[in-house]
Amino acid sequence: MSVRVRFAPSPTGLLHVGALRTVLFDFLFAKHEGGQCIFRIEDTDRARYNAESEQEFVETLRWVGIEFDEGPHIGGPFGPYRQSERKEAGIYATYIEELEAKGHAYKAFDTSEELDQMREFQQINKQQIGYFGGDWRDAISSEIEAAIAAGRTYVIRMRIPRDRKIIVQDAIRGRIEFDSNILPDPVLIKGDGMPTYHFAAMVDDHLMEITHIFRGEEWIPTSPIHALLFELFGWTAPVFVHCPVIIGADGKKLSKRHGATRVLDYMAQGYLKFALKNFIALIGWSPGGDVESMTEEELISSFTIEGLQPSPGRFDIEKLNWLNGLRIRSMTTEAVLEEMKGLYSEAYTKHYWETFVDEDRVPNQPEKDGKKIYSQFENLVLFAESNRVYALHCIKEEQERVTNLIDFGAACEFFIVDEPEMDPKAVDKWFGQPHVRDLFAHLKATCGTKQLTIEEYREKLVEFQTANGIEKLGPIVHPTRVALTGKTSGPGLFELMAVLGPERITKRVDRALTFVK
RNA sequence: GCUCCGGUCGUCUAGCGGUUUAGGACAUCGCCCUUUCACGGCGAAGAUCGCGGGUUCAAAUCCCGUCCGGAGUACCA
Repeated sequence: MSVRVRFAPSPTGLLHVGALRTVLFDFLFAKHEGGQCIFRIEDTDRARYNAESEQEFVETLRWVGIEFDEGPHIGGPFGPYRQSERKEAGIYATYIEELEAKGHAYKAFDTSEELDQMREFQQINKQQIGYFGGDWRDAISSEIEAAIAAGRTYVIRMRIPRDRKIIVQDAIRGRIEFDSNILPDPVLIKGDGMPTYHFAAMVDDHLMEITHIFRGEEWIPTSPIHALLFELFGWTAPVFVHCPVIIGADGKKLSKRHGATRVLDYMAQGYLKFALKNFIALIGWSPGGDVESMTEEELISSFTIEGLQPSPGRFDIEKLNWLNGLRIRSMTTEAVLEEMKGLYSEAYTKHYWETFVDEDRVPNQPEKDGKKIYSQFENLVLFAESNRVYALHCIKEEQERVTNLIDFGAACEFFIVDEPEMDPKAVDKWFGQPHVRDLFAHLKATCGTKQLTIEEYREKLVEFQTANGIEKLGPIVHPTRVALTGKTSGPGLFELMAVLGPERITKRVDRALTFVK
């Protein structure tokens, strides 16, 4: 039988990195096994339902490049793929009836006040907390009929068999054993007629012929309910794969405090989807050897459940940065430009940066200005529209020293702007030397007339150096760099001069002269 | 409280009873490259494998206990 996995989020909010990791595993596993990946919406909770959420999922998954074989947005032979729609179609009703008829489920008419009281009583008396039968598990039919006749609302609970072991086979951890006596009778159908996760997800997984359930480890405690459901229905259970959680750098559950948790935020920050996926896959999974930087194909071909780790993993942004930089450096400059254009075309990028607040700024570093970062990036992309060849040269020079797509904006700014910002410290440090005026004159005369090669630019500067008896090239190179770029760091001087060309060099040297005291 | 899960360098991990003086990667530090910042190369430091017992000729690897961390304990998923 072919492998079928599903990603079944509840549309209550944004798509976070933890959920991305789960889909990624679904996706990689399905691809590796040549199976199908199904997308299903678990919208059985009316109170927490968020209409925009499904769109967020679809959009994020589209960006990240995870495609499904079936789902609400593309259809498929096992539809509908939204549980609310499946409920309307009467799918759950027939199965709950079957369970009731077999005696594995029963109606319970307790009010929420009664349940609260019950828990309070249990707590005070140090009893096992939970619904283990109450008044209804063993109620006689006349009582039930009377309650129905009285119009009382009810839930349908599962009648957990007592005094036995329930075994759950977890693909990562192996056999997990539970005592059925500590399992309260879970609600299967709520008072509003909606199924709970326990019921809907398992019925759907069976109906959709799901073979492996990848989900977070927070589901382990309720997994005996799920395993039991399959048993009581007489269905063969899928393999449960409980993935460890992703935690923040401080060891706590990943939350907004740790910076971005929303996947789209990483896109907006200029991370490449391939690097993100590579990185995310490595949290809780390992191919077994020493390889870390992998292409998508390598990820797919080496993905196995055996490589999954049982312990929680931390989200280490430094490693993501490394992977991202590595990926950027490995791409052709044309491909980098394409990625930047793609990022620019995403509406969320602008929104992210314009509302950006630098919450965890690095000490001794200026606060990050989101609007400025975005406008520098935008300028570059727009500039590239009309000056593609020149822009490509600029990007190529910065490709070695940038970690994010968005960083190209600030890094390349001096290339494309007429009057780059002059770093006052740099000016102070290098423009005070006695030879700078002569140097700038020499620069204009030798480098400002026609396009030279990288080596020729070097020769011109060396020429000045020997003529003036200066020992090292540094005192020549540094002022020139500041004059041309306004900064003390950046690409190789001669390479950068070759990109700028004579006209820009002349203009910039002229302007630099106004800074010389 | 109860139940379940987890525990190898700061971090991600390799390891599946002997080839282990526990390997790799990120981060850190140093050196080299070099006109700067990076990149790249080389190297250093960093884990008595949570702790304590046991099994065994031999344990990070198997068993038991213990501690710590986490999750669940909803008509949420």
